[in-house]
Amino acid sequence: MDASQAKQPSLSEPRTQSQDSRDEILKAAMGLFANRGFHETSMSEVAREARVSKALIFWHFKTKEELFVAVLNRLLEPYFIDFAEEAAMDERAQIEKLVESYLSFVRDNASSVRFFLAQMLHDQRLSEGLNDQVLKLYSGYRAMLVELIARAQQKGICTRRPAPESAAAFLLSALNGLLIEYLFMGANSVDPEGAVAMVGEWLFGGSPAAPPSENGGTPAA
Amino acid sequence: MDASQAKQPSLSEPRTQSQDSRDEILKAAMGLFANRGFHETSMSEVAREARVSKALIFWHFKTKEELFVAVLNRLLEPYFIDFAEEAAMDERAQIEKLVESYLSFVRDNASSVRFFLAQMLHDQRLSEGLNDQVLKLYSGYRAMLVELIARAQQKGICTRRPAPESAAAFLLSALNGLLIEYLFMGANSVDPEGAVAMVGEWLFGGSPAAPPSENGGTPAA
DNA sequence: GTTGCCATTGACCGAAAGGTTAGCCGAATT
DNA sequence: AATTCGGCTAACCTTTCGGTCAATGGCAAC
Repeated sequence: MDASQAKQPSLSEPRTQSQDSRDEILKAAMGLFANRGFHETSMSEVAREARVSKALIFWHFKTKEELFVAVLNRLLEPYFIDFAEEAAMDERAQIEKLVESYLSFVRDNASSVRFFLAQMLHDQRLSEGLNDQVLKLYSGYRAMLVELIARAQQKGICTRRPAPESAAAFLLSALNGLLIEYLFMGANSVDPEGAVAMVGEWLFGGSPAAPPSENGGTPAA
Repeated sequence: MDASQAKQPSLSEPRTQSQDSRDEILKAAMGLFANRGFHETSMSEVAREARVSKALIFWHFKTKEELFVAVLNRLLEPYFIDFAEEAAMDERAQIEKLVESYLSFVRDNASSVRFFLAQMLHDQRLSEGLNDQVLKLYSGYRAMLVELIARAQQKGICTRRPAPESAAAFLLSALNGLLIEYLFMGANSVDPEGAVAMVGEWLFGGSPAAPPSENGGTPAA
């Protein structure tokens, strides 16, 4: 009944018939909602797509909205970025890896990222839970960045003076900007490697080349 | 009839009764579409809001879609950033001014920016024209940035090595990131001055503080 | 076998959607 | 005075919407 608490068949539960149809419905609704939106998707369509009677949907989910948030939650499940915080790497490499993760994540989940973004922009009421969860993800990511940058600054690896919080915020903004650019312009316009390099160069000195300070800096004048 | 070609009363045209009602309808539709979206706004609502019969709307606009694109175009009209390219300023100041313009533009037009973004993300078909126009604006802005950065690099003011195009692209991404951060977190989380400072420091040396490179361009050491 | 519950359905409902139609009104043209 | 025509409306039409309900098949417990 409770949408936010979809029971997962933890251990060899016999997986009732009902769960099957529920899944079928969720799957169908997911597809339809994701690329047509909430208001443009009718329950009859969902029913047809799931090869189930419309009444059954209302047996599983009290209202259309309830179905929708169930779909949101299910879509959100795989949403986390695994920060393989390999201790072997220095802070710079870790930060670059983090940036890379973000970008490849966006690339891999482009369509649902797009959907979520549109949904959050459009219908704040319907997607409160979504908002919260995305925010949580987001601030987790930000926290990691802040800490990494702080460590880098302490170690003296990092040339940038601003507070780690500010640097992280700006960096995140840049990433989000790349995200929307990607959503609108497609893959060809955004190259992750370039972005990573740019970030590296920004936070630390010139990327593969000379150290940041006095002489090394500017090659071609 | 043609929505993209709304006749403006260029010179003291007597402003017929019909134009008045058309305007009233557009105004009402603008408000409703903007903060409820296309599919969640009904023609009856528009009619009520404009204090006009529903049939009249269909007399002015063949379909709901036509009304919508007319609204889009009208909303888009005031959309341009005036780049007061004051020759007196050096490139750094100009760039910073450009960044500032962008941010204050977003701040001033937050709600319709949000609407446009949601619309473009959600319903690409309905907003093709919108897409084009925004893209035009966008690439104009980018071009200005590219040129300014190029000039700054030639003059040696600018420490950054990457191609002006890359730098501008990254900078624009950062701005877009700030935009979406602003849309989601509200005004308190984004401070334009900080962003401008960060940009300045990124492209040129540390702004009021220690310069990273030699000694040339940057003032206070 | 019957009872009772779970899962499922087709038929149905009122409301509201986008859109149409026939006709009214008032001012200009003849 | 009669005609025309742009602006406008009430009433209507069709379709589809989210949602309900009475009824049913299957299946485990008794």
